Amino acid sequence: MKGHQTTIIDIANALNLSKSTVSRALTGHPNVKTKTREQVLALAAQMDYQRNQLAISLLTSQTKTIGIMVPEFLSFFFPKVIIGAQEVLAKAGYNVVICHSNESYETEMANARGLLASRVDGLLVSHTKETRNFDHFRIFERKGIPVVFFNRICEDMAVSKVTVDDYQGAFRAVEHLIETGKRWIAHLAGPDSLQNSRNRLNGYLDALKKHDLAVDSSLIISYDLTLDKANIYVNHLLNLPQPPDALFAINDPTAIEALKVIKARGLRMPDDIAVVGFSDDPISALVEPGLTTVAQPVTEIGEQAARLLLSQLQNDDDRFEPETVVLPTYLIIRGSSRPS
Amino acid sequence: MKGHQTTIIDIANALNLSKSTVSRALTGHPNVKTKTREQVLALAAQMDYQRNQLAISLLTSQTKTIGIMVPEFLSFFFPKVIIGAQEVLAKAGYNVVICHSNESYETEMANARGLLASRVDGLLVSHTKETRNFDHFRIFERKGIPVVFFNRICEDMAVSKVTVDDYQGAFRAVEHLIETGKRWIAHLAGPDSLQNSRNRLNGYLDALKKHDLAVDSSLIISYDLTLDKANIYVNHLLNLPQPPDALFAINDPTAIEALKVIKARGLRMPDDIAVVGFSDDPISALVEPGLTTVAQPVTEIGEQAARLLLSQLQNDDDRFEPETVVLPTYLIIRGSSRPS
DNA sequence: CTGTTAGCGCCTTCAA
DNA sequence: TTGAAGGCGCTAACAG
Repeated sequence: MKGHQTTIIDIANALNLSKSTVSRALTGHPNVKTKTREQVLALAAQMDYQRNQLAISLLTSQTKTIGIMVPEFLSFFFPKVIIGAQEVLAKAGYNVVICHSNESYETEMANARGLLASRVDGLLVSHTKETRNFDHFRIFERKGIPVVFFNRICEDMAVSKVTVDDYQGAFRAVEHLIETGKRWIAHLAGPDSLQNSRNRLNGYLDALKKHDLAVDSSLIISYDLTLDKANIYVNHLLNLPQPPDALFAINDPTAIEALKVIKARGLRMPDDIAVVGFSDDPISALVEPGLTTVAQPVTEIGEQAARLLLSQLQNDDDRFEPETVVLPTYLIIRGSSRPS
Repeated sequence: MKGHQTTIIDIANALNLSKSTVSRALTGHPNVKTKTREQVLALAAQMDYQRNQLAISLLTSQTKTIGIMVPEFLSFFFPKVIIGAQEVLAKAGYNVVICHSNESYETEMANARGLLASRVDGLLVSHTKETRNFDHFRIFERKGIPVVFFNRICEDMAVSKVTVDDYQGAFRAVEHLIETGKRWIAHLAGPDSLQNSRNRLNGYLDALKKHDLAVDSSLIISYDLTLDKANIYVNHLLNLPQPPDALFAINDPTAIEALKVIKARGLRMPDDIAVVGFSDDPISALVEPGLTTVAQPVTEIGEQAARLLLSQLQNDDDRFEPETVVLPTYLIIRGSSRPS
């Protein structure tokens, strides 16, 4: 029962027309007799005709679909970015295809290969934490397929990028902790491979420096973002001879893992230890105490990235200038750090 | 700078071969001189050659990609299902394309049209809450493209389906509330268009009946799953002359919204009112009190759906028998209902 | 207004 | 071992 897909030829034969006429009728070309068009349209509907996008794409070498590559989508962040991007792209007549690498460099490369093979018109990318070699994205560049990075960006590629001001967000978060009287602030950092985790680390360091606080390397732990590790490191920090009086975490899941450990130990927040996260995950407002966090305009990241891609898609011949958009962050203070 | 994509003809010309030979060398056909093959392979790599999947698909009329359609992916559920499906599909050599309808029937139809046009080999679907007409999926069926429904299924289509035992899960949840002494149990139900919300409602009703408790229609509210509505309805229930002593919510986000309202009113859980959700969203373990919930094997839903699709994809000629898999659920008791 | 022709990039007979 | 030719489904000239 392998269904034969009806083609314009089937319709043409049935109506004793040439396939060109059928094609014209279907695409709304003006030069077709009204009656002919009606006949074609009627039969097409009746036969479940669907234009084969594959053939059209082969012909026009544009697929009208954009690929979005994300490293994970279990936390709210990437789904929300995608929703923003999808909205803008849909308005411009593009379909969206999402590929999920699960933080695996291998899968990311496979996905890139797949998207290249299926000839997407453009690419929105946030790479995995394992990705250090970007050749699989450079191929797109070389073929003239626009690529826009967001959130996790590749500094070495001359393409458009959308990020938030990670440095400033981190700086503000740590300064806030200092203002509430904290002096021995730990930082659970992300992997060094991610530019945003480096920026957040720098924000942390500079905030300390600005307020003449010593930087103690034993208080800075860089880790791979897997939550069981977070648990171990938080425990490690709390077991230190002089445990930190505050913790700035690379992201909200990490911070929430810290909350769990802290509560399990019967410590009080923020008196014994204050905690700040990054992203304003919806969970942050739900946990107890509420989590202080650096919010970022998530949907807007997707929208901006989509717009940059679109503008690049439009201006074909003109010389293209890569653009970098940096969106602002702002601190949301909740119970985990608000002085009582 | 519109990049010309290198084709086998480019390689053929450069090497003074015919495109057939190049094709054979590239696909690993045995009848090619080793030296020729090496030359072709070397040049292909050097020229960034990528086979055009479009052309191949046009030829073989199979794209080796599966479309997955989900109504939303902000909560953990659908992403996790997708991860499960993707794993199984990837092992079988299929790429995955995700389409997100944002609970919009229009978008769902547009996505279906897109996937049909790009000739996916199969479809995994969970429809929107607005979907009452399934013609856009029937077209796939008629064309011999296998469709498998999961989570939100269409009863009227004779295709494979994967669900969990919603009825039993709901029944067990409500019975648990009764066992802890609750007698006046409200149900915040989902829209009637969703089969699983109907099943959960039935489980609720039958549990009451089994224990000879009256069913009071004022305690049953069916709503559209938008959280601000949940807030309104929970307040409404608590303002009743005789407010409920327990609430069974259609899903965890709803239940958590209820927790917020209940806590804001200074009511105690579970003494004043107990709450049970559905799905075991990771947030459920983090809120205070912890949320009692009906857990379901989320990843397995995706895996099973993928397997059903694959088996259908494999047996081409044979008569196909649609299969329905119902996965078990189990109750996780936490503070929101555990008697103190 | 409609038909004919020529490809888009690739694989697959069929010949040589 | 290689080349030539045909065709997947469609659109876009170019003729009538």
